[in-house]
Amino acid sequence: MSVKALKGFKDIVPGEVETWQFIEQTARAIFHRFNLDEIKVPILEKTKLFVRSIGETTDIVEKEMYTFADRNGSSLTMRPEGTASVLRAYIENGLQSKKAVQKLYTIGPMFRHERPQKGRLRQFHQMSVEILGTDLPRVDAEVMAMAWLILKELGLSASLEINSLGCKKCRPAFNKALLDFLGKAENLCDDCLRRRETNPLRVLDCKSAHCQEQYEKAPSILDHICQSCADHFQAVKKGLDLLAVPYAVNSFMVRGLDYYTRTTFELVTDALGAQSAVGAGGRYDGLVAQLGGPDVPGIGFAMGMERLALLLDQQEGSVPVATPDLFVVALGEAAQEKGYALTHAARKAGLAAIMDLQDRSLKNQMKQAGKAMVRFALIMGEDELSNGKAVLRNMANREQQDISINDDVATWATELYSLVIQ
RNA sequence: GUGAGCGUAGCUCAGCUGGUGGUAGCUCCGGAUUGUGGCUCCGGUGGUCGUGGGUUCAAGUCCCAUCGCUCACCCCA
Repeated sequence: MSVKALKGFKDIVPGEVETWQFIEQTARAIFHRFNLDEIKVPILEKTKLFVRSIGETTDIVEKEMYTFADRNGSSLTMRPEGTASVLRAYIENGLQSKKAVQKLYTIGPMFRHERPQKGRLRQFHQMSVEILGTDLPRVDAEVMAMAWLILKELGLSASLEINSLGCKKCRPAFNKALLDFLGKAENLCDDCLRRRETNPLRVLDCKSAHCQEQYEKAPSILDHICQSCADHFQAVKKGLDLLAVPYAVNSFMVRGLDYYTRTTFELVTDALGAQSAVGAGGRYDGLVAQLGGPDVPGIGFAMGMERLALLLDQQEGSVPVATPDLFVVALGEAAQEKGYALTHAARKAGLAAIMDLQDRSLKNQMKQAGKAMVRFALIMGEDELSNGKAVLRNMANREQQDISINDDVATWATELYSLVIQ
C-alpha cells in the first residue's frame, strides 16, 4: 500500500468502533441526565483564539499546534483542545442571554503535534463539558461527580485527585513564595531547572525522587490561597462528600493550560502506560471575559476517548455486543426471491436482518448465521414454499418451530418481529 | 524535540554462527456422501522478507542510509 495514514492518526475499524460507540452512548445518556445541551463547534479556528486562551508559553501553543496559513494568509489552527472553541461559540452566539447558566457538552477530535505513544495520538478524541455562568462550589463538585459517574457506568475505575490553584489575586503571592524556595533549592534535576524558569508550578510535579524529597518542604499552594478561594475549596470538598464521591487532595497537581483558576482535578489510573489521566478539568473564571465575552465564571473537564477505550479493551467483556436478530436462509431461486423481499420488509419492521444473496448451501448459510451470532434463523427452501411453512430456529437453544409463510411480506415481517423481539 | 527497541502473508510469528522463506497458526474461500451453525478435519487463496545501497561465490540473516511502527522522556486527555 502506498499511501498510509499520518503518524499519530488512527482509523477506528470494526471490532474497535463498538467500544467507542459504547463510550459515547454511555456518556450521552449521562449528559442528558445532568440536563446538558450538546454543542458542535468547528475543528478549525483562528490561531489567536488558542494563543489567548491556552497561554502563549504553554507547550501546546509553543510546539504542539497544527498551525498553517489559509489561502488568504491568515493563521489557522486545528483545535488542540475544546474549551476555547466552545467559549468562542458561547460568546459569538450570545448564549449567556439565552440561559443564565449554560451547561454544554461536545464530542470530537483534537489535534496536537506530539510524538505518539501509548494513550497519546496526534488526532485524539475528547468528550468535554463546560458549565458557564456559575461559580458555586457545588457546581464544581457536581461536575466531578458527573465525570466520576461516566467512568463508573463504563465499568472503569480511577482515582479523583483535586486541588485549588487560587485566583488571580492570591496566586501571585504563592508564585513568589515558590520562587523563593526554588531559588534556595539545590541539585535540582535538569528538567526542574528548566521548569523553574518557564513554569514554576510544574516543578512540584517532578517525577524524580531526589527532587520530590526536597519538595516535601516546598510551600503548598493550599496554604497560600486567599480566604475566598479557601472557602470555595472547602465547599467543593463538602460537595463531593455529600455526593459520596471519593477523592484525594493533591496540592502538587498542576494543569497544562494557563487559564485554570481555583478548582482543578484529574481522574488518574496506572493502567495507561506512561499516561495517567483519563480525564481532567477545572475552573476557569475570567477566561470568557479574557476572550472578549461577558465576565462569567466557568468550569469544565475533558475525557480522553482513546484512553477510555484502552482501559475498556483491557477488561474482557466490558463492551456489550449487539448481534443481528434474524438470518434469512433461502435455498433456491424461488426462496431467494421471497427471502430477499422478506429481509427488506424485516428491516423496515425494525429487525436487524441479514441474508446470503449468493444462494449457497444450507450448511454454509447456517455457518454464516452462527458466525454472525444472530439470534434467529428463518429457513426457507423449496419444501417450505410448497407446503407454506418456514422454519424459525432459535440459534441459542436450537429449538425450531414451523411458522406460516405469509404472502404479504410486510405483514409477515411484523409477525416475525413479535416472535423475535421478546 | 530527545532516547531505545522493532520491521518476514490481512493478523500473530518461526527462520541458529550468512547456504533454495514455513504443507506454520489465525482470518478468508471451498469441501467433509449434496437440508441445519460458532468446534473438528481436509483443501485453496495469499509473500517486492519495509525501501535503497554495500560486503560476499551466496544476504531475511552482516554493515550503512532511509522510511515506518512501538515504547519511554518531555508534555498531556
